[in-house]
Parts: sequence; structure tokens; C-alpha cells
Amino acid sequence: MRRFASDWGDLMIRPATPAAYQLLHHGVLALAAIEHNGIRINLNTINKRREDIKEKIRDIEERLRGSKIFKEWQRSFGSKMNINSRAQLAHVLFNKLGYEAANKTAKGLPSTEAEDLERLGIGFVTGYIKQAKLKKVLSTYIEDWTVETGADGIMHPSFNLHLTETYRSQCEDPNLQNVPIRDAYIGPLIRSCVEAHDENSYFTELDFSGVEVKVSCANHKDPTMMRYLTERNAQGQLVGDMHKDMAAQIFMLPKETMPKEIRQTAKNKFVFPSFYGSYYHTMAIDLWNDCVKYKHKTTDGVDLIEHLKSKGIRELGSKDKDVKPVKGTFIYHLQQIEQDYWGRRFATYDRWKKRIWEQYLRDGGISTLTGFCIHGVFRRNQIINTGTQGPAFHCNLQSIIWIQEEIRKRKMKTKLVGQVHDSILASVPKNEFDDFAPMAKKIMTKRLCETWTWINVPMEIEVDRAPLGGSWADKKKIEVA
DNA sequence: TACTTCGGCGCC
DNA sequence: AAAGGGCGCCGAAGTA
Repeated sequence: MRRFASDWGDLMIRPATPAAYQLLHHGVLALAAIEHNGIRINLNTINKRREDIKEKIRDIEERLRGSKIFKEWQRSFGSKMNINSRAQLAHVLFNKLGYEAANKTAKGLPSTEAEDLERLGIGFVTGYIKQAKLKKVLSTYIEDWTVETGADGIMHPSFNLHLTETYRSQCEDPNLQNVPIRDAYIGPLIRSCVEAHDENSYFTELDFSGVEVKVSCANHKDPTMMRYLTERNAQGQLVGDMHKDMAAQIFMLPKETMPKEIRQTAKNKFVFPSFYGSYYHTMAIDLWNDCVKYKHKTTDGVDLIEHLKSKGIRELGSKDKDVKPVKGTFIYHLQQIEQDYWGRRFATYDRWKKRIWEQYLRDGGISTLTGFCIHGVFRRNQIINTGTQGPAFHCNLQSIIWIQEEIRKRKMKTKLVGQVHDSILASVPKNEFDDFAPMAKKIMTKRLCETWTWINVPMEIEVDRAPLGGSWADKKKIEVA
């Protein structure tokens, strides 16, 4: 059964101030308008995509059938063989063929998640993962959207404010908040099915930049982090880049010539996990795996792991988290980095984490910047994150409320059609765009900061727009005054 | 047949 | 001391 926040006896959605109540009240109404507007699916495109994907799956399966591993699978399971059963695959790989699982699941079974399987370096498995991913998007997006879309071509996802523990929103039937984008092949495949409401409107996305990090600053007020988000040069460019700085420190490279992919690895496998409460051991393994997976190279073309060796880091170190980190291993190195990160670089942030946790233990709850009570049984990492995640979303929600009000007041034909935590989706008629975009930008970057004076670093947004007749997949960044 | 749990995977 | 925050949906397999 789906778990609702309200299932926990003493935990409930609890606006603790009039402003928080108003935010929920007007938020629900604005989201109802979005739900009513709905989002347009191009039925021709989605039908084409269905056939393309099915054909691709058939092709891959055809190839798989010729493989030795497939035949072993057939021998083991006979008529019970089901290519969609990961448990069967695990049995074949790890029991019959003697491969060693790279990881275990929570219940101690061998992991069959894509990354762990791919690490085995088996051709069959690579193909298997490919078709499994395609089946996932076929059922979750193509097939489900087809069912959810009415004859008018409009789909109406539900947005709720009362089901999430952190006071974020939730979206269902279908969930519009997990539409593929990272995979360069699958993202456009699915997003190309989503369009503006008519051929004279732009499909538009308004996206807060780094809103969670910025809202976290309002909580901890760490001067170093605030400087990263505030200090600009004469051209208006931010001076510092914390992801690049961390990449430089972790991989012992000069930041001036930092390759983009290495910065990305530091951002996704160290900086963000650190915010969410991960620690050096897990992060070291993830960083190391990324280096292997993406074959990272320094600007001189040296393999990043070889480069680390030249700097005295011989190996990853023991994956057993109970083993004390040994000098000369990457895990030991990460332990040093982490100590510096929380002990020196973001020491104020670190002290806030301790303070908020102690406050929670003392009072049995905390209150958020937007006036909500977080009350109930939580783990430490939940307490540290919950006061940031909710208010960050509330920046988006308050913007939605005001933008929706302006649309009504100005009798515009623009329709808000969705919302993804820190971004707003709209279908904007051609002749309204030059009014709409600056109006929305002003609300999201100016009015919000003037009203919520706890915001202590500048807010920025990115505006992306698809050409007329284009789709969500065609969105391009544009400059808005 | 209907439901639950698990592992997996899509997003912020 | 513990060790990645928040969601929804899918299929397989087990259970009622």
C-alpha cells in the first residue's frame, strides 16, 4: 500500500502560521487549475514511438537469443523461463555460470541493478540492460500515457500537497515529475510526445537554478557557501564554482583546466551526496566507479585512476565499511577530504546540522522557513534535509500561485500545464510570450525575495522554450529580460 | 483473482 | 552513532 504522511499517528500536514495555511490553500487552487488545463500529448508521435521502441526491443532480443548465456537460461528454467525475471537472470549468472555479484540487495540477494550487472563486462548483459530499459519506458511512459490521455489529446496528472512528509508536492496518474531526460536517447524519445496546447503556442519551462542549495543557505547561513552563490566578476559571472573546486581537491587536478565530466562526477558523487548526508566510504566507491565507468582522463589524456596512482593513491581500499581506512587508498583520501569539507570549508553548515538535530531531539520537531511544523519520528539525515526540501519547493509553489493570478488578472490565454519541484511548465501563445516570460521571471527572482526576506542569496531562473510546433524535447534556453 | 512485497528505475 | 533526502510505477513472485 502507498504510505501517506498521515498514516503516522502523530505526523500530519500542519501549517503552523497563517502564511503557511494560505500557501497550502492557494497552492491547492493553483494546482487544481494546472490539473484542469492538463498537458498535451501528440498521439501520432506517441504511436510512432511505441512502434519504434517495440522494434528495437525485438531486435535486441533476437540477438540475445543467440547467446550462450541465453541458452543456459533456457536449460535452467525450461518453459518457466521469463526474460523479464531478474531473479532468474541472477540465478543463471551467479549460480550456474559462477560470476560474482558486484553488490547485494537490502535483503542480501545478489544485486541485478544495471550498474552492477554492467560491471561484469558481459556482452549479453549489456544487451539485456538495453532492452530492459526500453521495456521500462515503454510501459511506464508510452503505454501508460496512452491510457491516461483523453480523445482530446490532453492528459491530466494529479498534483497533491498533502501526501509528502517534507511538504513537497507529489504527482500521480501519471507522474509528470519523472519523465526521462538524462539518457540522451530515451529522453527525447519520450519528451517528443509532449507539446504545447496548440500550434500557435510555445511549450515553455521556467526553472529555478540551484534552489535547494540556495534555500539551505537560508537555514545554515554558511558564509563560504553564500559566497559561492553570490560573488560575481565585472561581467556578472559567478566567481567560484564549488563543484569544480571539489573536483580539483578530490582528483588533485588544477581547477583552471578541469574537464567538464570530472566536475560532473564530483558534483553528483560528492557534493550532492554530502548535502544529503552520505559519507566518505560510500562516496569514495561511487566516485571510483564513475572514473572506471566513464574512463575519465586528465587534460593531458592520462587515465584519472593512473593519475591518482602517480599522486600516491594506489587503490580504492576495502569495500567493507568496518575496515579502518588505510593510508594510500582512495577511501582514506576521501575521509581526509570529507574532514576538510565539513571541518573547514563549510564549518558553519556543519554546526547548523548539529544544532538542528539537537533541537529536534529536544523539542520533538522543527519548523520550516515557510511556517510548517515537521513533527514525528525522523532519522538525522531526514531532519537535516526536510527543512530545505519543503521550502525550496515552496518557492516554486508561491511563484505558481502568483503567476496563475497574473494570468487570470490579465485575461491571458497562457496555460500552466505542470510543475516539477523547481520548475514550471506552461503553454504560452505566441503573442503573449513577451509579456508572460518577463512577468514570470520577475515573480520568481524579485517578488519572491522581497516577500520571503529569509532568502539570503539571489534567485535566478532559466527559461527554456520549444519552437512553435515543437515538443518538450526541443526546448532551448532563451534570454528573458 | 486480488493483494503485498521486493527490486529496480525514472525524476528533482 | 550512523552513514543518500523526497517521490510513483512497473513486473515478478509470493500469499490470501
